[in-house]
Amino acid sequence: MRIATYNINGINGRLDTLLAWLADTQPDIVCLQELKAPQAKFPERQLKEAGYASVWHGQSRWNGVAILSRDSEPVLTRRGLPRDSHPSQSRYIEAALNGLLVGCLYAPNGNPAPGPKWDYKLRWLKQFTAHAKQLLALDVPVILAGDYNIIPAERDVYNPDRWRNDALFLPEVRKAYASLLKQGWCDAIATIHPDKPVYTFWDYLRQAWERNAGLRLDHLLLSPGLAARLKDAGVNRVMRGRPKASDHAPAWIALDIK
DNA sequence: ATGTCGACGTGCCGTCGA
Repeated sequence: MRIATYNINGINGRLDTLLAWLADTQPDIVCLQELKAPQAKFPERQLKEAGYASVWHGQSRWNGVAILSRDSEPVLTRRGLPRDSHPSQSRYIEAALNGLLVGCLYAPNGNPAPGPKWDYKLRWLKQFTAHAKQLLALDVPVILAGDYNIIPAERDVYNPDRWRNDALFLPEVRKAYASLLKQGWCDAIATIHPDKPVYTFWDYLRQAWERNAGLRLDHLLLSPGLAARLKDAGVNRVMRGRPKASDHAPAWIALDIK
């Protein structure tokens, strides 16, 4: 079984790109972020014709998350985090499918720091971490995939000093990520690629893609039972090089599950 | 500070968030 996460940065503006990627790679489960589409403008029909059933949490202009499934209908278990301080921001959706519980997240960017957006990011990560702990306590296979807007470590950024004071890399968010892993989650990409940098994002600015000035922001965290079934992981870098690409590339894992 | 995207409504450019 293959599971991917992709910050699409506008699902309607990039629908052809998304459909071509789905046809090429045929993931079983897909988590999408930054739909930038209101609930009613999600392309449910086109995805269905491509073989994918969807649940989604839309929002006009910003944010928005979705879970797609190739072989089954996802059963929605949650939209939004418990005790969400900004419930109008669509940043979390969760569904049961194929015997898994899948959480798809789009964490706040948090810039500029300090400021209200930074405060919101820390609050959101705290709520997310509390929810993650509850999911682990269920003792079922869980995957938490999405755009965490966190650079976990120095090796996950082309030039750490350039990002030292950025909300993606400040010590508080790295600590939040470390505390998540400490609960028992497995960072799939870091586990399969412990040494080399594996970027998932290249800024549109300053020719970041051409310089390979990348960041690792998109993560797939596995509960312990699933981690034991992790076979492979990677990033579809080619997607970032295409015309009109999202600034993120899809990240994927392969699990030894039928 | 830089300067590039997509989406939307203040509509076919200006503004916002990233």
